[in-house]
Amino acid sequence: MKIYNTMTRQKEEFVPLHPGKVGIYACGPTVYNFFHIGNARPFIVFDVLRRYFRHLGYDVTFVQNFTDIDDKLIRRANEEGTTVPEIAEKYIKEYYTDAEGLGVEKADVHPRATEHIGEIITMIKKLESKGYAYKTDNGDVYFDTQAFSGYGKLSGQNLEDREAGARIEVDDVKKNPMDFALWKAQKPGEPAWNSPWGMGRPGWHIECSAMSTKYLGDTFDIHCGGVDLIFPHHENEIAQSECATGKPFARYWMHNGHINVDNRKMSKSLGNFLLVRDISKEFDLEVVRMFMLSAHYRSPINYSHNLLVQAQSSLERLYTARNNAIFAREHAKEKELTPEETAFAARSEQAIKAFDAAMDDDLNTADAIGVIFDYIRDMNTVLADANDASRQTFDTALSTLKCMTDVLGLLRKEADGVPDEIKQLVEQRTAAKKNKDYALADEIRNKVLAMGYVIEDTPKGAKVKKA
RNA sequence: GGUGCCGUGGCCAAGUGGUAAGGCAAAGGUCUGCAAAACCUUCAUUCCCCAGUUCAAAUCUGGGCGGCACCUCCA
Repeated sequence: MKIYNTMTRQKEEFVPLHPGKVGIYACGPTVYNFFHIGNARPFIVFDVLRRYFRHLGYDVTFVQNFTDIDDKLIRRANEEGTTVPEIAEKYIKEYYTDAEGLGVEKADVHPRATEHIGEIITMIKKLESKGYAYKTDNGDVYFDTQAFSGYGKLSGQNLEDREAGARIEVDDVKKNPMDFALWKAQKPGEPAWNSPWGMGRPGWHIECSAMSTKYLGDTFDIHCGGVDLIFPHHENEIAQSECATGKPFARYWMHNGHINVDNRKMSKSLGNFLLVRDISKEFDLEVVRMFMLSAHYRSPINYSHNLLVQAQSSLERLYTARNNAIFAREHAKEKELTPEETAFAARSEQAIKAFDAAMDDDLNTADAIGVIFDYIRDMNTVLADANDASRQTFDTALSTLKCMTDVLGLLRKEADGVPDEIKQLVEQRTAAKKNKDYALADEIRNKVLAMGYVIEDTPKGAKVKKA
């Protein structure tokens, strides 16, 4: 599989550090609020990455942190008149709710910063003893960017150009404007932990270095996150980790593009922050997943209500195809395959190959979805033409479809069972139709519709599904 | 000022040298008691513009126009 590596700015063949295994670290949310549509993209995209590696037979270890101590949490706790741990607990719970709706699986490990203060302190001490960190008079500890010659290798920006930009605040406690905090001295009223430098809390970047190396090793396979994290967050992680361990850090860096809303960047000033929780009031969140995966993960995409409606229609086409195949399968019998069916089985294998080829190309989900649509057209045609196709053929169709949609995390919802009450009404309608009492038949159909179910006639009898 | 990305039909989007996938929307048709779904047909002689390289360019090079992102602990 080929992965676009931000470090080298090109697609590279993925070669795991340990054969058959892959370790992935994804920067997770700062849990001070419900997450927004922009946060959702990396969760979905890298969930697909994980699923695809599994599909390829890898043993995957997926780690995604929760940043549960930082300025935003402190501010939020003050606003709500509660504590930082309570805010964190609340929004971690809400994270799981929305992630579940989006079809994002739980990580193998969801480490929290506050549960790794010991590891963080150990790493900072190591940096200090090696001369990469210095303490200031007020009790802050900073990373000395001048001491690390590799600083800037991920973002491709050198220190001189950056300074010329003059957009960096002057902070005279630091030796260099680029230096960043590893440890922040406690301010009145803030949560703090004891450390060799006094009471305080970790800087933002150090937690990811400490937790990723703890769970995945000093050197691991893939580190991912949003493009905005390239600088400074990931650049800083590299500096901290490589200086502390003396070994290379992540081998591949993957970054997803941003989401604009109605062609504008989401920002607090524009007030166009879209929470996933709010979208879920109107759309099934699987629609959001479909929407995200219909474009390549590195491209910036635009969000609009209309695009979600389009994604919803696309998703429905997939569900309908699957439901029709399930219905047909129930009415099919085991028997010898016709030459047409054998050919279809061969095309099914080809479809998975084409799907994999698309995914192999740096997770080209848009192309992969195209393969799925091509396949369901084929499937639907077989369904329509071969009205006596064997049960095995429908099994082939359904398992092929499932194989592909599972990788994307789509079509997760199983068809619901139909209540007996509805089934009886459907039978009554069938009887009415047989007597050519169409008025009664339509009346029953409307009644069933009002109860939330749709009746569709097929050559094999009436089919019922939830509206 | 530095770094990087993008511009493909009404909407979305794949395609990075070999003659424009797919989805949504729209129109017509087949099937159906009617419907729904499905299927068939139509829907970019053309990929922002100009010049160049090449037998061949949406794809490479140069220039222009337009949009966007990061350089601010924002995914």
